[in-house]
Amino acid sequence: MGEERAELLKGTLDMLILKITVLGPIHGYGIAQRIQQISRDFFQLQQGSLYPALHRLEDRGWLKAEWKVTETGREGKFYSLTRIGRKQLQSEIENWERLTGAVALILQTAE
Amino acid sequence: MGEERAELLKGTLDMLILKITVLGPIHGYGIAQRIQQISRDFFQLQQGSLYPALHRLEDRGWLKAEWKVTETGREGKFYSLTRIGRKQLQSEIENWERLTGAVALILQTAE
DNA sequence: AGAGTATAGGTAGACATGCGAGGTATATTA
DNA sequence: TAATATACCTCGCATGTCTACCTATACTCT
Repeated sequence: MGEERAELLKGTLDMLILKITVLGPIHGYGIAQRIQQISRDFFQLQQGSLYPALHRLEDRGWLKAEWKVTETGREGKFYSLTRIGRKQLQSEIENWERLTGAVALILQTAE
Repeated sequence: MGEERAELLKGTLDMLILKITVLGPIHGYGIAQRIQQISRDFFQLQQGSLYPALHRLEDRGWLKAEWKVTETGREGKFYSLTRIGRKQLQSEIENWERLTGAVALILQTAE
């Protein structure tokens, strides 16, 4: 049994997904794989987190979806970043950086 | 209207509170002030977040509470870190660092 | 032919947590 | 005496992730 649990911080998933789609249209399953690979298996994105998140991002107009055939010959829903999705991503990254900076200030206080 | 919103990431509040209590016993209201000061006003901790979190941390045995009189002459509930609270804090900090590291890997991917 | 695995999509319900809005009370200051 | 800061609290909501479950297709192995 793995004693490691890779729960992600609530609020970061959208940013990660949007960031992955910057690289070009990609289907949901592929997004999960990419996130896992790039994070060196730290994040193991569950499908119950992934798909609701994708629908949420699509509803908000940050991603648009299109059915295509994958390299493996199956149907896949390919997501690509919209213009406002790109702005949203930039905004989320800025917020993330300010936020981790503020957390760092607190964690750096000497004992 | 302020366009700045200082919502914190869900999951970080416990860590921040525990970290503040490392410096010595402190009451809830003071914790909120410290967090705000140290983060240079970035975090403005709401009381509806603060007090439930303190009760949660006490229930889990990470903090213990004691009523005392504050410097201003009022009754205050002073929280101090327990032994397992200190271990919990270390564990949360490690997790935070691994997590932000993994996020950084994804954000660093070139466009 | 059949079983198992990887790929690809999805939903429903539980759960945790932070927030907004409201409340109480005391001490200090104007 | 009114306002403000200090100090505590609770309730209900919104959000978001997870677990568990479901469907279907393509490929590989037996």
